[in-house]
Amino acid sequence: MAEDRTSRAVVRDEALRLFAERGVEGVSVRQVAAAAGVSPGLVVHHFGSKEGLREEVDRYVVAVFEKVLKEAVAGGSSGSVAEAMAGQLPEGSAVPGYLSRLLTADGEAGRALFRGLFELSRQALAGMVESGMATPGRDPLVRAAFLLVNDLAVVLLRRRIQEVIGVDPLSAAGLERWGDEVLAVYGGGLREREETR
Amino acid sequence: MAEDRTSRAVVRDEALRLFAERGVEGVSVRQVAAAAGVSPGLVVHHFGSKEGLREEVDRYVVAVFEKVLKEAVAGGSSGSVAEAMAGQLPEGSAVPGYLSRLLTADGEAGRALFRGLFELSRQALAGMVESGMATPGRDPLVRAAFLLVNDLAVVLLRRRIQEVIGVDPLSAAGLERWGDEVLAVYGGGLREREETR
DNA sequence: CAGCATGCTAAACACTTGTTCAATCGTCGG
DNA sequence: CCGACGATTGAACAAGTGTTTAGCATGCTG
Repeated sequence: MAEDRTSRAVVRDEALRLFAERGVEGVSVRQVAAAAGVSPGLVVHHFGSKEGLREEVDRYVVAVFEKVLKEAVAGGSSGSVAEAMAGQLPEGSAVPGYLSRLLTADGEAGRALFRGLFELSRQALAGMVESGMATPGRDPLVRAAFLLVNDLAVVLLRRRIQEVIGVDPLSAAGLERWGDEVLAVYGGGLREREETR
Repeated sequence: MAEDRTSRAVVRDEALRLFAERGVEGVSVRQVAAAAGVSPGLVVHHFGSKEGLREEVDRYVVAVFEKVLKEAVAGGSSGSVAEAMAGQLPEGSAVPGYLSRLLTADGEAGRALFRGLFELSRQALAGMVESGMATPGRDPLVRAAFLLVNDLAVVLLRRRIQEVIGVDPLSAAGLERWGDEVLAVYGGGLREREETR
């Protein structure tokens, strides 16, 4: 069967997968080339350097993620980043893993991404305040940040969470269990006795 | 002034600092040796290999962290990991950064650490339930995991949070602002109108 | 057809990597 | 004093790194 993607795209996708798995420093240009079935020289020919490849993957992942976010909002889901990723991305996608690295390592791409997400979080909180679903809190900036990082924590610690509760929190089943609990706590705090189903 | 730590400890501490900063793969044995003011050969002499050094740093960081946790509990703070670290560790310590890598990368040390923290979180939740401060929720495992990862998110995304709210959430000032908001949400949910100071 | 850009490879480059080894230094027990 | 032993170094090693270069097809354009 014929390869329909350009080999440039194949290299980019394999780099994305490997970088997400072992980190950029942990993967050599030769390993990316081998995974993509091309020569090391071609990688440099297309992207200028390993750093150039990393930047392209950064841009690509951010673009995919923003598209995913936009479509999730349009599709009328809740404002959860985790839910958007789980719903829109194919199973086994390397995008969540790559985003984790982007957000925790330093670098301009991750910084800008987080800043944008924070703005979205602020707007989401403002919207909830307007519709009476929430209070701005004593410190609205911190409240918006709190909501954002709690959401992102599920992505960053996905594997660890799966190890202890037994289900991938970014799967459909996991997201439902997780979302129920989040809704309960955000709705009425830890003390509230929830109605029995 | 005389160097009182053994050079083995100096190497370990510099490795800890550099590994936390740039990742294990991003730091060479020679760089660790240079930072510690010794020869590359000595690093191997003491730790067997770079991998041996990493394992030693893993063990050391976990030991420091568990001591910090224990003392924070004894000191009667809340059950927050973030608060314990901020209170007990010297300013500028590389331990939080190293722990972030330990928890997000895979590896046995991080897995075991998270598992242990999860057990503590379950016990803490159980204690709160017993004293009437919380409900087990419909899904107590998920609730315990939710509380844990929200706590850890502050450590993992520390720098990013600082960038958007302007204060290090692991500093004294930052912890107070953050803790207030957490307490409010956990206490009564997002909707509750908090008393005006 | 000639010519030229494009996608691609194989080989080689200089350099860095983790690790080994023989040789020194310093200190301490007999 | 002296032998031994741990700490330490400098030099060397093979292997792997990112990158460069020359060349080879292939296909499009004049």
